[in-house]
Amino acid sequence: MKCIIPEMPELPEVETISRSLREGVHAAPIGGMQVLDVTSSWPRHFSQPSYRTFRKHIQGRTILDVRRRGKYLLFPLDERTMLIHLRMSGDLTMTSTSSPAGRYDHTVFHLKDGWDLRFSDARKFGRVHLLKDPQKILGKLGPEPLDDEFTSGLFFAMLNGRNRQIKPLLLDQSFIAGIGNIYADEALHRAGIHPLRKSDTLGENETRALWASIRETLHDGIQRNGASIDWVYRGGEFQNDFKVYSRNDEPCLACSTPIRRISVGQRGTYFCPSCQPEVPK
DNA sequence: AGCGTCACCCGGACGC
DNA sequence: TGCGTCCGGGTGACGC
Repeated sequence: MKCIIPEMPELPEVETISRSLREGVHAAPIGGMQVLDVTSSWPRHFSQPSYRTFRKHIQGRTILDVRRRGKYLLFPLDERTMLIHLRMSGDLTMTSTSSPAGRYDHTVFHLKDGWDLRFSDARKFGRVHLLKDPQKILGKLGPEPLDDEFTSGLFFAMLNGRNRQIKPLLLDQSFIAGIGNIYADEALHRAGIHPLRKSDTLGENETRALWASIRETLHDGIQRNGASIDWVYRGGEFQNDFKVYSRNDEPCLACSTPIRRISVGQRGTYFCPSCQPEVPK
């Protein structure tokens, strides 16, 4: 593979990180861990409150659990909730204090019993929050695409209530939570829908196809990551399964038509002009 | 109000 | 080698 895909944590990657921290795959499970302190070489990781205040509040608190909502990791504490968004390049790992610091371990939570929760973030776009009411942030998110409540019928109503290009709409976290650029392109390809189609022009069959493809694509992502959880480089084998993403000019795996790259809503967008016609057949 | 566009933050990768 | 450009998630500004 000539092209190295940078890690871009979307729902499946965040889910994988959440599970591995909860289960303690190569380390102690995070539930019940006490935070002794936090140190950071990049205070701008702390969005609300500031690093100083955050540090004061976090010392001595206990992390009760870890969950995911959209692309956010939630850490309920014995008071307040910590939220972490990994943005472009973030990763969180439970690591023994004695193991050497990684190049991008900008923020480190020092836990009891010789454990660190390390926030590695090459591009420094990640953000940490601490709130009494996490709904202040999470309340803005759209539905979870893998939840039972997210039905094809609901999706149809959601799409019909809007008149937007389908691709940017899928990326809108207040519309639906957790989908990023890669999974949006893959889901649209799998459903045979052009990225510029207007949301309220999708028929019931197309909506059901897109609904199913979103869920399948996200499920597959979680499965693949689950399979590669033991890898040193998490997200490892992932790019091998892309059908369109980053495959400009390469033949579509379904029909051999060259994959095209266009810009949609300022985002690189890959699609098959034949499988995803602008005007539905 | 809803929609589309753009700039911003960063640094790795890549092209010239 | 070294410089310029691209890329992307989320947010906020702006114009229609």
